[in-house]
Amino acid sequence: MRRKQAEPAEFEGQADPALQGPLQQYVGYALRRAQLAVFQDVIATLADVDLRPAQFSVLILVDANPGIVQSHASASLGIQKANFVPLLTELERRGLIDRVAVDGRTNGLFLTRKGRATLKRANALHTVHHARVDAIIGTENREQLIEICLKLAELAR
Amino acid sequence: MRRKQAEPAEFEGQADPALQGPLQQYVGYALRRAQLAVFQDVIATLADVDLRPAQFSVLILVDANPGIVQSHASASLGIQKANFVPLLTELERRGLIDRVAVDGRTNGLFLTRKGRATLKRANALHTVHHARVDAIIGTENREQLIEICLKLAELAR
DNA sequence: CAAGAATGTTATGCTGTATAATTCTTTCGG
DNA sequence: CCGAAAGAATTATACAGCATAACATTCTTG
Repeated sequence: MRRKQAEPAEFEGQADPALQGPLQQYVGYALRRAQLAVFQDVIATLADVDLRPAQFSVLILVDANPGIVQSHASASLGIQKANFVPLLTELERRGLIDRVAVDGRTNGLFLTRKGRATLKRANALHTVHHARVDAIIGTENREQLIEICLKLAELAR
Repeated sequence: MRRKQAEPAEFEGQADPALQGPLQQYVGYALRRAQLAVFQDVIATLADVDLRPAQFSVLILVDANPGIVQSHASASLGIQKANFVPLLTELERRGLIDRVAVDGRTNGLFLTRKGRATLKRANALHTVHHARVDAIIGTENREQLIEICLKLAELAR
């Protein structure tokens, strides 16, 4: 006797079931798909400077806040301090940032000359991505998206 | 001689540097923070039914598309088919879904009675989360957010 | 000065995700 | 009909992201 069988659900020529069904109404699902797509594009865009999004964000933050302390920086970025250590170690190894002792237990973070140059290149590349995003959703929608996302981030506290 | 030192950057009473600086303008960063916050809330909300977001999404998809084939389901959810296997195995082990052979190499997916009951409970719980989101950003913004996210997801293709 | 808090670090595990290779089955062209 | 190719599910594996606990050192404060 054969195993129990079933007629397969057919979707030939139809739209993607997940983009049709109830999942489309879920904020979390939409955010996840969008975030993955955007990150993928950013990663590809920044490949030339060999920067992952997290690394890029550190450079941006340190550039805007020279001397920021490790614990402040990691908290501000929503990264556990424990996970922040190898991140910084790698950036320091590549000569992009400096950890400068403020006192015996505290490090201030600074971009090196090379770090600033790399960030400049990264920002130039990022402009391409930015333009791609704007081409898809429009400048107005992008600004509104960010505003809504900032509000949603409040959920985490 | 002491180690090189630096004055620490001060932020007493000031707003979070990452929420002030250039990072705030980046779509990817905003999406990531929002997605993490929303997922965290969903995870906490669905803890009572012991469903992770990915598991929840599978139940929703299968419920809306009974008999959907594994490969279609995984592709539709943006999950690698290899990673989809243990996900389904766990849901099957818990008696929430059935893998029914369509032919020797293909499985159709169905919710069990228990699976439908669990999904019903999960959806009820999710309503609470949904209300929390709406309370923060408003219904109109939620709908617009989803629309924008769907467009952004196109970046991944 | 002693107790406690702060900072950075190490170690560790879990989850999610990506890729390659394998097995088994079905389809299809000659 | 039969062998080759393609399809579906699975296994194995590796890596990045994220969380927690424990720890060493240093600073602060009563």
